[in-house]
Amino acid sequence: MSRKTNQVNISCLNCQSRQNSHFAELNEGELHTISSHKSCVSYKKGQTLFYEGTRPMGIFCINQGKVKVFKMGSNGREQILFIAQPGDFLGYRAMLSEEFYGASATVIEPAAICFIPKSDFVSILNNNPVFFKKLMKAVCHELGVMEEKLTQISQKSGRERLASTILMLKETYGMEGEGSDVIDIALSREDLANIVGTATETVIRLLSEFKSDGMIGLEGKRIKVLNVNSLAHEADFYT
Amino acid sequence: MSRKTNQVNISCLNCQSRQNSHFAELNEGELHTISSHKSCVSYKKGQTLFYEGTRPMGIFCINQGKVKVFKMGSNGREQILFIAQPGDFLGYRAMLSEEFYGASATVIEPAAICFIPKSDFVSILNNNPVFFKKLMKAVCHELGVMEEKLTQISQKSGRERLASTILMLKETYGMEGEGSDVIDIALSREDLANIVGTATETVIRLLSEFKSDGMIGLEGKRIKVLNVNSLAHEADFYT
DNA sequence: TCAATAACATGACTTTTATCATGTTTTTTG
DNA sequence: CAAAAAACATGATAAAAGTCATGTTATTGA
Repeated sequence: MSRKTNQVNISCLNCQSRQNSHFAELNEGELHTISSHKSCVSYKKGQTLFYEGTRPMGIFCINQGKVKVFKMGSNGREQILFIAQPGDFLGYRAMLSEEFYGASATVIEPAAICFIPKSDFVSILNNNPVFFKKLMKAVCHELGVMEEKLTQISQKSGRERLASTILMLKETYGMEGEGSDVIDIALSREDLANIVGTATETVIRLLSEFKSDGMIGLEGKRIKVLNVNSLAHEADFYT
Repeated sequence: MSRKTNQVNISCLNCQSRQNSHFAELNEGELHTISSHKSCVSYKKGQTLFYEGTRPMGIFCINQGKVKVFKMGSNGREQILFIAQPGDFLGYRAMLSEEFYGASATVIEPAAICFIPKSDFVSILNNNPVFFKKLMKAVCHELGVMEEKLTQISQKSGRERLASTILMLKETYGMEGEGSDVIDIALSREDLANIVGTATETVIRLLSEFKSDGMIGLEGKRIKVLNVNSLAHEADFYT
């Protein structure tokens, strides 16, 4: 871990990503307090923000880039729980439940990420009930999403899950411009497999099938969605 | 649904299950408010408290009995998310995220369950920050548990998951008395399969194997744990 | 730049798990 | 209590998915 991390200067007050963040609720004074206590760092692909099993000291707020949050299984394979984007908080779940991190977080696209010390974050929570409620609402929603994922991974085939993952990625990262539905995230086949919950080879094979069926196009790591309807059909049923 | 539901009279103030509940935090006044507004009903096995996709009107607090919380998959199979016991709250997750229920809840052992209207529950949340924080902590913990389950179901074999489920059930429902480690919950093979996330026949076969390997004993629906160590070994590795 | 490494791809094979069929036992209920 | 229904059990088979092997294509870094 001898890579250099570069300090960058980002103010919460004019942060582009704040609109998509839970911090959208805060007033100027609160934003100023956070801004003056946080530290912001730029990360390269592959750098890790925190490791499963360690103690949270604060929260990470993503300004730029993408981060995978994953648990390591005993077989050495990662299960990716979600991909965090600009505006997302990371690590607050473990902090609030006063537990060690239950997952690790690693940058998958070059990122700028701010770290807010626990004490500052907690004091805002204590003094701003509206913010606290919004966060509670978000955690409850997240729990519902996770329950849905659990059910899907338990009951659907790999084929169905890949189709539904591609549609989900399109919803989140799809660029509608110029008539092309290219998904704007460079996931390795392995990472994609670790989202879907299957072996890398299986995902590669399924992608080839989807391509030859005309449902998707493949341009390196970028996936282009060509037929939403048939993908949706694959995602729902399969026989 | 023409079964009769029977009103029963349970006061929060001398509720046996309150010690295991989030309501352990509340003061006498708050308990009295809840007590006077709630309604308590006894349920038979098979009765449903709420259905996935409907709107939550309050929370359920279990006084007696056991309830399975599950999502129905498109194949008609249930995925059981957890089994609620006396002291557990049900339905507060969807209420706080202001969404429809993401799962259904059905009684699996005769139960007495209180219903607290949304407005009363919310007003306590608003007036008691300590209670709110405890609940937040609990939801965050739940989210961590769900992420762990997701990883297990994605990465472990059915055999490993069944072994680990049996150990978990023993932790939660095990009676240590009289030298016998009988698990005190009457789960059908189907329900067990829907916890583990596998076909019913597969669970039946695996149970037979575990039995002939001397790891468990089977007395009807009751499972007796005979060898914790080898079960733990099955749960961790497998080859 | 080019060698080394990692990622991608595909075939062959094995293991795991689901599904279907059928019979037995247990539980429910009229 | 006895018939009906549900749950349990086991075998045979098929489908899904993992693993291993090997070759190709991209990427990375000295």
